[in-house]
Amino acid sequence: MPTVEEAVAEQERLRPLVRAVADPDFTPRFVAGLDVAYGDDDRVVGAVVVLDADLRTVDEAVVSGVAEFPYVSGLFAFRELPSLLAAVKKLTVAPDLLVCDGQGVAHPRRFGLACHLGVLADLPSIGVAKTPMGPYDLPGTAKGSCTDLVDDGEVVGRALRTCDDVKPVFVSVGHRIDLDRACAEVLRLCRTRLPETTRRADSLGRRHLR
DNA sequence: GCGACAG
DNA sequence: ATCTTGTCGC
Repeated sequence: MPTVEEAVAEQERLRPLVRAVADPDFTPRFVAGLDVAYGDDDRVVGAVVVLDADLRTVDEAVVSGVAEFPYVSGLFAFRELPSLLAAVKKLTVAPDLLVCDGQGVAHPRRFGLACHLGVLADLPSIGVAKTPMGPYDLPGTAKGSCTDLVDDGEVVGRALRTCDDVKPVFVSVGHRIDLDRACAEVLRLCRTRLPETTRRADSLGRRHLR
């Protein structure tokens, strides 16, 4: 495993590969949700589910292992990426979009987990975080309301209300997609505060912990 | 020195 | 992340 310094250098090296634009023909049919569940003593289970246009689960994969990197804010990917990438590779149904549990470019070095996963898997990806990494303005209370996440004068994501009167989620581009499409996908996937993709990946991971 | 800090 | 059931409300 890399040291903290090496991990930061790796992020800077890969960051230029991020594309915040979708392919002209981008129309996701199969969307994947990814999450990692934690057990005792650094045991981890990377879980991924694939949903079709009707939000039916059409594929699942899990990979259990041991966390090789500590939790360090800003270097989250080095903890969760190995098991998640391995799980994605086990899928039978190829996803058109990865929905990650964490930040994309809304990150101090513009290279959160969603970017890292998108670049390494060479797939469109978005980050949906439950907590922002910086300050933000609260959006209106209606589903679909949003405010821009601004960092250093740049719009890096959006605080998005996914249901009426629930706490917003924090959406940012991971790779090969734009922010408008990213938010539209999140809204399409939400029946409750969090996208169905992450909810199902979360329960799949927990289930596999035993 | 104290608090914050994706999961 | 995790420790944790039922319960009140829409």
